[in-house]
Amino acid sequence: MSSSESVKSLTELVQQPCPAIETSKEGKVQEPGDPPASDSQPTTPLPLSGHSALSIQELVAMSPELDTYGITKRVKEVLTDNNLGQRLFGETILGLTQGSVSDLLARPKPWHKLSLKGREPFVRMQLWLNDPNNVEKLMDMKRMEKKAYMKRRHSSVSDSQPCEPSSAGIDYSQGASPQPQHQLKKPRVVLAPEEKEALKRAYQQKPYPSPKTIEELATQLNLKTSTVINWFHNYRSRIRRELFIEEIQAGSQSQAGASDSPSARSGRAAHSSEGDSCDGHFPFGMETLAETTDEGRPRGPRRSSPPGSHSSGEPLEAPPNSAPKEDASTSAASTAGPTGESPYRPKESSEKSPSLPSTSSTPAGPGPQKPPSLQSLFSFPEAAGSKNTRDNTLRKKKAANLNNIIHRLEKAASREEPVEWEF
DNA sequence: TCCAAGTCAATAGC
DNA sequence: GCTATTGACTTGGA
Repeated sequence: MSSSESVKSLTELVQQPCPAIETSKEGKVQEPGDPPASDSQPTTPLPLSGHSALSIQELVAMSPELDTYGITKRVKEVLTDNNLGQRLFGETILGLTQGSVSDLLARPKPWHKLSLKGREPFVRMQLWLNDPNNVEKLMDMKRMEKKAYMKRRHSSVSDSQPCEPSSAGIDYSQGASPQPQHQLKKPRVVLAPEEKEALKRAYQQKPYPSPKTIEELATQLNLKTSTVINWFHNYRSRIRRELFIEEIQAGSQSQAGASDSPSARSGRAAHSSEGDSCDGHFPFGMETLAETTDEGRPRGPRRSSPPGSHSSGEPLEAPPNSAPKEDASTSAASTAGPTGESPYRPKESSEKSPSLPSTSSTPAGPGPQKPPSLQSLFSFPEAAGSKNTRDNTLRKKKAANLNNIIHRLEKAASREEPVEWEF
């Protein structure tokens, strides 16, 4: 439902059947001969060519709530079905690098948690999906790219600059941009497993270590402090995303029974609620987790945490089953005690997203009626994927807390008043 | 100044 | 050759 509506409205906004590639003058799609002028700046791609960067931004701003999970799912399907790579898709359609695309597709953040900038790729994806011809075009580009590549390889001097759109990804490696070479690139730091372990352990104890702690860690591990700082930033942010996914999946699982396929597939009705609902609410789950730094400095809601939030309330306890993937084990071990400190801060909560889950064409509808999916979203089914009892207990607690929050949110939403997030 | 979000880009792994 | 991972960087808000 909402999906199609979103699509529709977006399309209408754009007023072009295929804004994505089609109109692109600057687009690389065009003539094979055209130097893909635009590639130099990946960030300003092109898809919506007819529109300036501003336009896309406006589009994003006006865009209805989109089901990011569903969109990425469909994009993944289309890409795999047509054997299209992330690089090509990313560089030509989204203006992002392969790594970013991979990340985006694998761990889409809920709409409500995205900033305008973060929503942009999803709007682009949605627009791209709107027109099936776009796939064909991308495939054409792929062919052309391949051709150009062969040409370069086999012809002594390639007469023309290959038009490949992704030239960005290729050209520079070809020495197209000679000068950057001169400055030695910093070798990439690769943390050893033990170092990571140590950092994770430190994280378990203090997700927000003080400068002093960071210093100590850096010394002990023989790393630069900036590396340690970066590591904490990255880890926090990645764990957060990991949780989004987990919640979304938990939601779709518990929902699976009801709807044919939890996935996004065509219908967004179902999942849109997954993603959406989750989005809107999830963040609030962390609200009670106030933190303190080493110094005891309140890590409080720095941003938009609800003013009156009772940060003191007993914390949600468990550090969100922290640790993405492999960490599970690690954290499991150390988790036992970690206590209190969670990487999450209330901040997330209201996060300039007054746009509650309610907003827009949310599937279940903003309104009064509670979308069942909402409730079930956090109701971690007993058996479902439960790894162990403790995990379950933890989940149950979280679910209870989240559901409680959701309940309040829904109540607030149904009042249709500007909501004051007070939790 | 600190942090989150978003991204790049090197690299590991298939 | 492609995707996933991840350290580093940029931007912007508070």
